[in-house]
Amino acid sequence: MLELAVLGLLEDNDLHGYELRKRLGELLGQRLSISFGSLYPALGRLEAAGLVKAVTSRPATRRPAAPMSGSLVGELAAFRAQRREASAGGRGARGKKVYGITEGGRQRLREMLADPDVSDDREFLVRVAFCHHLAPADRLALFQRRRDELATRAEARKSRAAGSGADGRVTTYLRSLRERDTAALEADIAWLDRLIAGERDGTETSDDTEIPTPAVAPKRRNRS
Amino acid sequence: MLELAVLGLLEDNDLHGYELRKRLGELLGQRLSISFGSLYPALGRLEAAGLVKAVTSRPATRRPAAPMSGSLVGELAAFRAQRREASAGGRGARGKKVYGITEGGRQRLREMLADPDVSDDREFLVRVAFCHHLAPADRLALFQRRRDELATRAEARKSRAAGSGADGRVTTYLRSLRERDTAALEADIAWLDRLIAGERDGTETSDDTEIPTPAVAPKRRNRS
DNA sequence: TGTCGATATATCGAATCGATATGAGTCCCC
DNA sequence: GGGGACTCATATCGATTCGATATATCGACA
Repeated sequence: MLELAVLGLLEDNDLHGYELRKRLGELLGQRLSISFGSLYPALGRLEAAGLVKAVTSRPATRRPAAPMSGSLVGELAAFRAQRREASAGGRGARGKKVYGITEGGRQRLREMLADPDVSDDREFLVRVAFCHHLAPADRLALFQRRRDELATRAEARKSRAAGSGADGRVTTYLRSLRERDTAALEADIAWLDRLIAGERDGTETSDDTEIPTPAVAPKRRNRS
Repeated sequence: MLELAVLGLLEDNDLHGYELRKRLGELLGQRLSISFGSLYPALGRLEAAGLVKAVTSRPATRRPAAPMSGSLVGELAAFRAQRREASAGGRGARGKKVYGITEGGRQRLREMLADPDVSDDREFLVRVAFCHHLAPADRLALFQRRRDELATRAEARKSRAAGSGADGRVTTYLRSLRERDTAALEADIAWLDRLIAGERDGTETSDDTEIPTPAVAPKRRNRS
């Protein structure tokens, strides 16, 4: 899960751990956010596997080129940072360690995105976040598989509710919990339906012509 | 988390692991269900701590007293099970190992329920499931703390969305993910509001007279 | 008879969590 | 110009949880 997320984020930008966590938190909401205790070891694993490497380049954060906003202090800090960077392996300002994706990492990312079975709950969300790398048909398939799975669960839920005539012993709170879960499930199904509808709209014609993930579109800039 | 859940479930019934998992899955939905790889070690810990112990008694499953529904096979199986039970420590039919809560376990349960800070997401749901053991005032406080926390998150979310004027770089999918999360958050807040309203209705008068968890109310039966 | 699917327990290695330590940079006020 | 509070940033530790897997029993059905 984490590896997919990290690779997906690094595909766009070189980033350091702290920033990775922030972005990930934004992707899938604070409730599902990951901890540093997972992230740093994961980065270590990825680096060891050669899917990612520490780069010295400037991290893609705010104001990459704002030459002088006053104070010499900042400049001095930058100088010190540079000196530090020279000595300690691949570290930028404020001790940052910026990672970039390698060619192997890109390949792995494509593999993971292509894999059809999504076990984890979080993983699905991460895949949605990066599904623009997928061919339209694959994307649609991803959404539909998920939708079916959730629908199955909702069905099972309903029949179970019907069958539990015996037991009794349901507090108001138990009932409330069940209602909440059902509502969440239905909301998610509706969400997927919207995504699926969006896919159909976007594709219109040009059906199943098997475009194998065109990687990077020409990408026009904002202004020349 | 798990320990709270297990103790809470055993407070009502003696149960074996498999059944515990099923009930827990029902409480907080399949998506948040726990795995056996967590459950059995947890049971072991609880047993080692003396909060729970393996009992030989009949598990509270379906048909506790349906003497003969045909087939001698069941009877034979029961006989064999009994023989097995005699030899292998505290095991019932089908290799089941039924657990019951101890006095220490009950005490610990009360402690855990009383603890005001809920870190985990799942934990909150578990606490709602067993909050009928709480004094009305504590219950209300629990709900309200949670509501406030979620409201804070929603707030943070909103302001972050406003502040990200720079960046750009939001795919349709990113936006969709954000919307989904926001909706889920709001749905949860609404749910809590309903719970809180329910509390207020239930209490009406008899405000803050500090009833310290009356344990078991007289509990009228359906029909004499 | 055998074999399939549900019930049931258990264990292993790996991933993840939550707490905590450490330290550099920034801000602000005295 | 120094000091305290706060954010940014990385890292590690022990404990929990996960997911996969192994094993065995039971009931049903052909």
